[in-house]
Amino acid sequence: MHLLSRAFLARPARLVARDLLGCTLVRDFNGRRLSGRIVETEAYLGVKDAGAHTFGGRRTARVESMYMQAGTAYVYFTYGMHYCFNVVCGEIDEPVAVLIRALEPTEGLDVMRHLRGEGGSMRARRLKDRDLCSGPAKLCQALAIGPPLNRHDLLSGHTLWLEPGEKVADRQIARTARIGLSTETVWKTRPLRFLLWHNEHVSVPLRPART
DNA sequence: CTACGGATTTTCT
DNA sequence: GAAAATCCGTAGT
Repeated sequence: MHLLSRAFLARPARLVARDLLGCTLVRDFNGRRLSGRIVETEAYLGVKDAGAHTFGGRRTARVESMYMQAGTAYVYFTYGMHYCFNVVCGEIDEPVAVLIRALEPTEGLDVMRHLRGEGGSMRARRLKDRDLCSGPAKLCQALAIGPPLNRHDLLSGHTLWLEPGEKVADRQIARTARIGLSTETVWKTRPLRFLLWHNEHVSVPLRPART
């Protein structure tokens, strides 16, 4: 097992968000290895960022993990039913993080299908590979990421961790505004979302320019 | 394929 | 009491 380094993550969120593309997120789930290649991220720039939970230096119990050291997991609950997963970066007490928005699933797809609800009693869902991890809450469901993993150290090498991947060239990366923000400031439109061109596992596909 | 509305409950004001 | 870094099913083109 080769882990990412603390120094890699203890950098500005925008750089980490870009460089996490191509890396692998791995979950040990009851001895099964579930993993995926990171294909979409978003940077959240802390105190100054009106789109971030820590805007204005907000420091509540929920966001406490964002103030911890780089490599800490920040898992939060939203919309009454979903969890999202972030990699804390920057320095201690600097509440910046990268939201992992989509994975290209590579190992344990059968387990992911089960965790995503295929074959449940409600109805026979037939999930395509691209439906498993193509969104921040979907990948949390697929990798069984929930409250117990909030504040987990992603460099500990057990339960949930990050591994380096093949380098991704700049020309393979697209940038857009972040998804789902409600703020009506300049922070809503800044290009802090990073994703791979031509990848079918992203949460919101890139659209051809419209007239 | 796109567009829209409902689900559901923690968190913070 | 209102909002929320979302998802899913349904309806329409």
